[in-house]
Amino acid sequence: MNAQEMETKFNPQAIEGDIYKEWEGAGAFIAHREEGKKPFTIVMPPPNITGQLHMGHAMDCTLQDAAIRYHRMKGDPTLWLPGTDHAAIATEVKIVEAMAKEGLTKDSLGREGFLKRAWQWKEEYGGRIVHQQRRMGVSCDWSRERFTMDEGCSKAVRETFCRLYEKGLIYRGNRLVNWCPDCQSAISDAEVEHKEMDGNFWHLLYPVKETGEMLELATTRPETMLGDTAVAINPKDERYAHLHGCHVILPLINKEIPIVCDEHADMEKGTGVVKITPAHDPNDYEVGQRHDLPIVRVFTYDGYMTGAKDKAENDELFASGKATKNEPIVLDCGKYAGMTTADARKAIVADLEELGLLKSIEPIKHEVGVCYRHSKTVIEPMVSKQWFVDMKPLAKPAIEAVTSGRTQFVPERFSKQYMNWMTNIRDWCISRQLWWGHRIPVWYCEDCGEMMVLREDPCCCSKCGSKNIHQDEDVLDTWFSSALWPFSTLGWPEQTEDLKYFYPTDVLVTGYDIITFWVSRMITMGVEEMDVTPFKTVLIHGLVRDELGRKMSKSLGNGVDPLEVIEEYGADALRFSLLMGVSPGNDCRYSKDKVESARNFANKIWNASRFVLMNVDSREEIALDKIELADKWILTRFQDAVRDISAHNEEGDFGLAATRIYDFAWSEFCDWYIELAKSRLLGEDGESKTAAKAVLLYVLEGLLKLLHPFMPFLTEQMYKYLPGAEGFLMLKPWPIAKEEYDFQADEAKMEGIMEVIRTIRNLRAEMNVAPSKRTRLMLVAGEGWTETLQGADIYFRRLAGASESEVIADRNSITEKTVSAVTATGELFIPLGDLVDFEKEIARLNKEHDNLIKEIARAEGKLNNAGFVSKAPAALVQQEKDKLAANQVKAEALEKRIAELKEML
RNA sequence: GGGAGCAUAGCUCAGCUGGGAGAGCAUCUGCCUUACAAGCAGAGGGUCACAGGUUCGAGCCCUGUUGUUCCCACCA
Repeated sequence: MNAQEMETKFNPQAIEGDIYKEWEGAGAFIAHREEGKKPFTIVMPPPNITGQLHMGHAMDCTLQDAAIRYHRMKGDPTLWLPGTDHAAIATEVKIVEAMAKEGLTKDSLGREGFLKRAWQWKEEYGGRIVHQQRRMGVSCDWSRERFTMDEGCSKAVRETFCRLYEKGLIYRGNRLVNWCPDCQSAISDAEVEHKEMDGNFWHLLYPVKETGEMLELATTRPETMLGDTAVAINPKDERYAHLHGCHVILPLINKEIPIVCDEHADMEKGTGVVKITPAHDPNDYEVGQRHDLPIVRVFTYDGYMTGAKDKAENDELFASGKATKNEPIVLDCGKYAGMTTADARKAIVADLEELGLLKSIEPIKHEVGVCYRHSKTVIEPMVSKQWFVDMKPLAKPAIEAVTSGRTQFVPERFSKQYMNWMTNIRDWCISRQLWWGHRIPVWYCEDCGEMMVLREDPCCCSKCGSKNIHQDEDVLDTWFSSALWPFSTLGWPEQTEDLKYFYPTDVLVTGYDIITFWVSRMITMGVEEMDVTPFKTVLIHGLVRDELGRKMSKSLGNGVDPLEVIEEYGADALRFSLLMGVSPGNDCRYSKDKVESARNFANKIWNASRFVLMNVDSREEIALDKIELADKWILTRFQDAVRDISAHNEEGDFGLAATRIYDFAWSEFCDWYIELAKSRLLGEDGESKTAAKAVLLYVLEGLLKLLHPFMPFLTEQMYKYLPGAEGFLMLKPWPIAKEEYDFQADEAKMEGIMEVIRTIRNLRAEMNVAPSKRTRLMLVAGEGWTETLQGADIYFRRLAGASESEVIADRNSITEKTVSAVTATGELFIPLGDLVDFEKEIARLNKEHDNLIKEIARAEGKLNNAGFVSKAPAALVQQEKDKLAANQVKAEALEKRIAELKEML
């Protein structure tokens, strides 16, 4: 590519698509097992097929791709395994919504028809996600792409279910679960969110049968009262000691229920009396179990009050003998039957008031459980028959995996969230009353009642041989299959080569919002099934918020589509904006400003490369005996950058790594080295020119490598243009810091020259010297600086507006009117003739002098402090001494100069 | 009720195991200096929330306070 033909602006749209195709076409993303070498593995958190990628995904895959590309360049056999998640409830809800627009319902389609549609949905949306990921530039191994409901993953799910069942860790039973009336399904504890809502305490009066007194109690859910099967008091509560063994008459339905003594009744709260509704409250359920109370259900599963029909069905169940332990009894709610629970609440409260049994209403704010999918749907606790995983025995080794450090959270603080969840773990309700998902592998015989938990579909009952069998209607919680993801995707339960080689994985990159949902369950299942924790590091990132710091959400309409950003600014800019300056685990805000700034950086790299290409047309080795001060400086700075960036990458701190490379590339390479090199490239000295060219190419190429994990497209494209480039940059070895390129003494000399240049620019700006006006420069070298300053003449001319520079031995030889300054290298003088106003100059130098005096005082104070001198590290003390000495020299020079100027007045 | 995070320049945020406060954007000044105006050179701007403590030395460690965000928890 001829650099002259390159556009002056980087146009990502022109290259990104092609480059991705080239990479993929060449199989550059495919992982290869290399025996004897330690692999680096990441399994991608599978995005839900519910829709499209959002900014959170963009960040998630950018971080993973950065890690993957870094390790691939380091030479590790690198696997990044992609895939998507069927997302049972979430997807089913979406499909049902879409169907509703066509006037279709689940029932009208039937189970098979519905599933057919769901698979079509999967094809469409799964494909869309994969397309978006490609646009982001993800370098994952598409040949190993998986889906949570593909054959292999389904097999793993079934195997796990059966194993856990056989170990007695999965059971079925009537338990109190969180019921979402909108999903029409049970959901797990993890899926319940708590929201503060306005509510009331309704203070009710229940008459005591034996004494006729009124017992006052409070409830936030009066509509559950029809299902009350007791009233509880604390056994130690003396106020109610006389009521032990008595009963109350449940108002409205005039039912006699016992007063029970239970610790659950808190004497401090309210009146110390609490109504007990075992079917619809977790605590009450427990109390009910302790006192063997009947469980009376008064809500239907779709959110209405139960009626005669519900009761009849329930009665039939009991009559047929199929009712199992803790099967709730259904009440016919009479006049309330068929009302929504909300309407029933109003009606019941009104009726109680009429009877004089509503003592008072006390408004309160309280936390109410809502479904995390339907954020406004209030969860109704219900007793129903579900499948559960007994988590306690499983949690123990999973906790140990983290306490032992075999799995580490980064940042560490997130392990607390994990431990908190795991140490208070409760049984996991895994059955869902849905159609889209892994069907529970359990069959029931209609004839003999046998229950079969099987790896293969049965033809008939294993006990009586009857063909009259049916499979459990429910499917599994979507997180059940997600929990197996790190090994099901590698082929488990088969002992595949991939599984043996790539498991356990190295890093899991995910947001802190799914530590309980997902991370905890993967560790649990990984330890249970594989005996080895599924990943060594859990790298946690935060949420991407909008410009105002709000969560991006559908309802707010503040979501930003990554694809649109890519269209406008390019994938590299989006990626970089999601990395730079973001610290691990912290939320960040998306902003157009940041993307623009990243786009500008990409453009900077494009142009820096263009500059190098315009001047360098062949690849030459750097000749260590021919390079100059500026070369040594940038080489040293580059080695430093390599060390820092590699270290940050190792720690997963890509925010710091990105910032570091931004600063190196822009401030050091572009602003200084390229500018320094120009004078040599345009000059006559052939040797100097050759050295500069070799160094330019070397540093640029190194820079492209360091930047590649963050801006893969741009860097790959620029690499192609470099003379002598072969193959893909993405497969080139990661730079290694070379000791022979460390020139610390020369680095300090160069910094001295840079200080002089900055000082001159500063002076000229302050004195309003027209940029086009060239001025002479006279330098009085400090000790040891003469040669360095003499050699810097071309730099002063090029970068400091000097017409010529001269290192003079005797400052008294200066006869013109000059402005001056003191630097670490000595004193400098610029003759500015009539521009110089001695009084202003004196004032300026005095200000400078004052600052120095302050500095000197500070250093002296420190050095006079016995504690500092004796306890601080020796190097630091020496550093202070050096600074003090240097400042004293500067101050003296300034004093002398000020005195001179005063004389000239 | 338990736990965690955050509080640093006008805005958004960095700041590694304690050793003289940084970036981007914004503002001001001057420049099309032939890689880049998506740029260059310069400037201004901070009691690092508050109060104590540890230390020779604290943005960083400890205690408390205030504000804010989040997670967990059965408050009738």
